[in-house]
Order: sequence, then structure tokens, then C-alpha cells
Amino acid sequence: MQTISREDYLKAILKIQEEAGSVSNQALVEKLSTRPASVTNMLHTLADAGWVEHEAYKGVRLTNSGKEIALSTLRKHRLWEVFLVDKLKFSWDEVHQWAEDLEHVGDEELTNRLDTFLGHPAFDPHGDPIPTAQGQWSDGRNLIPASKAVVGDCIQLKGVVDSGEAYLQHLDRLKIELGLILVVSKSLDFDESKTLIWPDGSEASLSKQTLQNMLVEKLSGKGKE
Amino acid sequence: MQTISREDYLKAILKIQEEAGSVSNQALVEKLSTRPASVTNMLHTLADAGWVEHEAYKGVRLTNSGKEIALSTLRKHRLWEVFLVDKLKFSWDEVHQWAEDLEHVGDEELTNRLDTFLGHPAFDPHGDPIPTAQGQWSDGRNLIPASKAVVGDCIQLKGVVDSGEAYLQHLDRLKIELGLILVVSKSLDFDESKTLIWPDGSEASLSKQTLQNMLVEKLSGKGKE
DNA sequence: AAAATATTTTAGTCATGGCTAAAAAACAAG
DNA sequence: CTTGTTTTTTAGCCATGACTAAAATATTTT
Repeated sequence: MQTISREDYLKAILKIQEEAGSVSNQALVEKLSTRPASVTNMLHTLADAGWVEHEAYKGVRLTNSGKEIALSTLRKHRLWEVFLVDKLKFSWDEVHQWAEDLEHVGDEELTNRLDTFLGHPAFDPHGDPIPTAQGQWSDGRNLIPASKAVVGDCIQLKGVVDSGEAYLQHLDRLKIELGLILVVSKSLDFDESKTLIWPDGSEASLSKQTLQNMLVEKLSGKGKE
Repeated sequence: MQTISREDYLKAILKIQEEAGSVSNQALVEKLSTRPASVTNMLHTLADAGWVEHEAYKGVRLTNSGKEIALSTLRKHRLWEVFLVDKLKFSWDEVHQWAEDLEHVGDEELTNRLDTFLGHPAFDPHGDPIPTAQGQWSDGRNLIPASKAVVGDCIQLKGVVDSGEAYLQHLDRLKIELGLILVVSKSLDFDESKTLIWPDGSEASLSKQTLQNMLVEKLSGKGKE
């Protein structure tokens, strides 16, 4: 049967599987802030339940039923995040921990009602796509890290790679939020920082690190501002 | 520290304390569908945490800090029930189990935002009063069981004693919901059943059992229809 | 008050899911 | 290919909070 811990592991495996291809125990240790022995332990449990295929020393892969649970949990997590931001007016850097709890509450029925109540959102407050009730979540968008934009580009922030509190608060201080349109006005080869222009005309220089974690859509080769 | 199980026990103790005065292990066994040994066990844990005072074989009483946690949990439970009914459009007989889970999520801040979002409701979907953020929940209303109404009385349903699924669905089938105004037209001494008249003119006879669990406000000695 | 009944506690077990420490396997480098 | 390092697994322990069975205490009945 599903428990909170098992759902957390399945969700973590899904994410690692998607972004890294293969899933090592080590990766799970980092993602879940736990210990190697705990991971091995849980992988046995998940394998016994038929949610992952596990070969000792070789890594894991989600089975269809495992992936279904993981996607459903991810869907719940992201829908609750939308609820917390849109309805309860939390900011995007405050919602993760509560969503981490809420994702384990409710069944498909409740989730679908929440989805309807929220107006069938396609993305969560960090720009991550919300899986559908049928488990589809292919993004469709063609986003690039802002670090790849060049001088003259007009870009719109559509998501973030790192949705940790620290990074999001950093963006807050820079008055950068989802949907914001920026123009690249300068690029330094030296440290790969770039200077960007805000819609209100102000400008600021962002570090390579900051830019790499911003997922943007290129609106045009020349800024339209 | 607080866990789901501990919050459940504190909430149960609060409810029993309010409606029965003293709290026996037996009462907790019934309320929580558990076993005597489990209750004794948990009471030790709660006493060690300073949330109850427990004297062997004599029963328990909440301390101030225990009552605070219990009231906060009850507040969360009832607010989430309002959310499920008002926003997600569940019926009053479907919400209890999910609220049972949701009540353990979030802190005071989240609860207060939820409260604001819901428009500071005073009562949950079963007519039970919602404790305030300050832990006040004195009802103020003067409700009586419908079994005490007499012929000619005009009564309005304001709450239920038993908010179990079975009873609520029974009321659903009778087209009885919170706020409904009824007139008592007949009363049988034999089985203490009463015949009631609906606003649309239809009438039906309700058993003593059914009436005892309906909490009503007497609008007038003579029905005003 | 003594006996019968009911309630509560103690003692000991079990499952989940953490953990540490040590062994085993895989991988990397000389 | 052998040695050293990293990763994974095994073995064994711990806390929480269920449980059963049996002992102890309360309560009720005669």
C-alpha cells in the first residue's frame, strides 16, 4: 500500500529519471536528504510492491504502476502549490513545504475537483508543468536557460530550474517573477554575467549562476521593448 | 513534538471532555477505534509531553497546552471541511475523511489564510462551531434536539449530533439540509416519532433516533411556514 | 463484604522506516 | 591487474505506535 514515504521516494525517482536518465542510490540520498542504507531499504519495499525494478548495485527504474503513482503525486503537489499561491496568496518561495504535505492527501476525485476549482492550470507557480489526470506532462514549450540568451534578445521568464527558497527569494529581490519580459543589453565574457533591462527601464547585472537557473522563452532576436 | 496520532488523540480527548465531562480510556477506544492498551500507551506519551494530566485508572484531563493543540487541530479540521464543501463542492457526508488528513497540514499562518479565504466562517458544513485563532469556540446558539420540539413548533436545522456518513446520507434522502425550516405537525407518543412539514408542503414522519440527532433552533411556538 | 464483571495497565510482539557500522561490489588509477 | 576509492548492500539497532494476552485495579451485584 502507499505511504507518505513511499510516495516521496517514487516522486524523487521520477524526477531523477527524467533529468538524469538513470537513478543511482546516491542521487536519491541527496534528493531526499537521507542515508544510503535507508534508500536500499526502501527500494526493496518499492520493488516488492511492483513499483520499481531494482537490480542490486545497478540502480532502479519505475514500472508503469510506479510511474503512475509518482505522476499522480507530482500532480497533486503542483496543484496544491497553485492553490497556495493563487488562493491563499502565499509567495512562490513559501509553498513548497506545505505542498510536500498536501500532496499525500486526497484521491483522484479530490484532485480533479481541485484542478477544476483552480481552472485547470497547466503550470505551477514555478513554471513547472502539471501532469494531467491521464498522466501526460510533456511540456511542449521550448525553454532555454537565460544564460544562453545573447545581447539584443527579448526573453520572458517561464520557469526556474532551482525552486529552492534561497534562489526564489533572490529573484524576488531582483523584482523578477514568472512572466516578466527582459531585454539583454550587455554580456560579459569574463564571468558570463549579463546586464538586463526591465520593462520600467531599470537595469541590473545577473551572474551566470542566476541566469542558468532562469528558464526563458526567446520572444525575438531583437528586443521589442 | 506533535505527530498525526498525537493530534488525533488530543482532539478526541477535547471532544469527549466537552460532551461527557470526564474522559475514560474506554471512551477513547470507541472514539478512535483502537484498543485499550494503545490508549494507555499514548496517554503516557501525551502526559510526558505535558499535554494531559494522567492518573492511572482515573482518566485524563487536557492541560492548557494540550487544549491549545486540540483546539487548533479542530479549527483546521473544520475550516478544511468548509473548503471541501464550499469550494470543491463535496457534499457534507463526503468530507470528513479528507479533513481528517488535512487537519494535520499547515501552521497557524496557513490556517489563518485559509480562514480569510473562506470568509471567516463561524460554522462547518455540519453546523459545528469553528474555534477562532484565539481558541474561542463557545457556541452562543441555543440549539435543541428536534426530538424536543412539539406540535406547532417551527424549527430550523442548525446542526447534527452525529455527523457520520450513514446519518448524513439518511438526511440527504429526506431532503433535509442545514438551514431547512420545518413545522411539526404531528407527534406520536407510541414511538416518539414526529411528522414534519417541508416548505414545499410535503410531509414525512421521522423516527425518534433521527430527531434526536438533529440540532434545531425554535423559530416560534406556532409554525409560520 | 465477597464475588462477578468491567476497565485499565503491564508485558511483550510486530511493522514501518529511519539510523550506524561494516562488508561487498563496482569503478578508477597507477 | 592490483590497489584505492566510491557506491551499495547487509546486519543490526532504535523510535513510533499499533496489537494480543494476561495481570491488576475498579465497579457492580448479590
